[in-house]
Amino acid sequence: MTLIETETRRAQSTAPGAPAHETIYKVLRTQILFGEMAPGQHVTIQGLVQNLGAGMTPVREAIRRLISDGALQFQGNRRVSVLKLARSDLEQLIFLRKTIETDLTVRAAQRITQSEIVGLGRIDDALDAAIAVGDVAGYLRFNFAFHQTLYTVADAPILTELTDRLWLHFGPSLRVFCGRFGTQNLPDRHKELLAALTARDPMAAGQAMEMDVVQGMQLISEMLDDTSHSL
Amino acid sequence: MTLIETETRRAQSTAPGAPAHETIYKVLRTQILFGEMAPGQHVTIQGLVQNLGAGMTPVREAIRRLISDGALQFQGNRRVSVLKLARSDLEQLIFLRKTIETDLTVRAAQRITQSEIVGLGRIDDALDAAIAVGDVAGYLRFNFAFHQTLYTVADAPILTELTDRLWLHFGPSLRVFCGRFGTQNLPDRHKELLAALTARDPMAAGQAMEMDVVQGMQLISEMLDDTSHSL
DNA sequence: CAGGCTAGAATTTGATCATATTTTTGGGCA
DNA sequence: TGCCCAAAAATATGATCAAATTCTAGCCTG
Repeated sequence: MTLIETETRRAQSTAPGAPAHETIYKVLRTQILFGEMAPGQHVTIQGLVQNLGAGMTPVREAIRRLISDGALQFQGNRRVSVLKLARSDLEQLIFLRKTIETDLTVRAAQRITQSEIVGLGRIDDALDAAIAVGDVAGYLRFNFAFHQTLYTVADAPILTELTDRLWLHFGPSLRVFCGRFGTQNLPDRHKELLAALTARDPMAAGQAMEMDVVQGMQLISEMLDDTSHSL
Repeated sequence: MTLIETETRRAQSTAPGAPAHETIYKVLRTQILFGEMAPGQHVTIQGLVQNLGAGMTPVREAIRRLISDGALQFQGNRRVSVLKLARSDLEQLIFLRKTIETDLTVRAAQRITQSEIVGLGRIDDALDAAIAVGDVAGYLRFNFAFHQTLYTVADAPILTELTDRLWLHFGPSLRVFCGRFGTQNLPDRHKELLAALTARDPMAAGQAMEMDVVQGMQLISEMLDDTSHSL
């Protein structure tokens, strides 16, 4: 069993009969999203071909998609690396996340069902547990799952996919933050959000999400200011 | 001289030494953006290989990027076609364009120079001329150039690239609209916008752009409602 | 004489293509 | 109508060529 098959199982929901380029894309995407690759780290086609035990063409296709997603950046001279956020990039990302995720939350709040709220609560419990024991990987995954699950309810695929793309941008940097400062100091407004959802108050839900997003991004922003040379 | 080389010259600014996959990407992107391919039209790898006189690998890479951009859509069974907008998609696109392009306009208005305003005016004159004679291709190109040029001034690359992606979504449908109803009925708020820029009034500029965007998208929206089966 | 800089060779990596394999489609036939 | 076969198209591989980086050795300068 090659590594690509092993990883496949881990990356959620990769159909067994899916084409290799799709599988490779999902594997890499998951790795980047959850910070398993460092910002600025070089990504070589040949390296992936060897690590994944795959051919060149599918690897190339996956890399092109990830560049288009903003997860990888093309370095000009044929070289590709994991996105390294700049200060000015983050400003724009904050604006986008604030606008879009707030809107998605309002939409979701208008149509979410009781059982879906319960499901969100369960994810949030797992999130709290991960924070409590300092499980960085768990934190990243459950936090993503929380947002992702809520946005799916909004039934706005273009906005949801765009959000996924935005998360790919800061995934690696967020991972660095957690590795450096732990998971304790991470603010989240999930409890307020859940309360607003239960109360069927879309505006309050939107506001809670806006706070959640802005505060989270603020932390990365401060880290970038501190160590703009090393990150 | 193969077709790919001929087209290359037409697609703006494709470096001569650029890799084939990059060139192919830009050619296809330009064709889609300006509606030279119909919504829903099938795109086959083999067909492009023959038309462009290129190899399969670079064509595949270009197609993957365009799918990721939302310009092409993957039909499930290995089949790819030009994006066919749905009613619900358009709603989300309007929201995104309104939000992002308004913001870009405000940013641009704060830093635009006099000579840049003059340049925009010249593009708008060419646009008016194209509308006057019913030159659809000219209209599409100059309208894009007008927005693109303004947004470049905003110095917000992530937002600008996102805007490009959004335009790719509705390019083919806008072209269908123009072919059906001509260029006469297309509203634009460019005159108000230029006046606001000259007056150094970012808020007024933003409002003019918001009107421009919403009114333009509204037309496509109405067309979709009328003929949702045929488009 | 030492240190740094540059030219060039070797190695690594990327780009492209030709080809083999698998899947889907669409028509013909029962 | 449903099934089967052929053609077409997509997927995937490995080979080949080209470009870029790195390493090394030699040279120049201080």
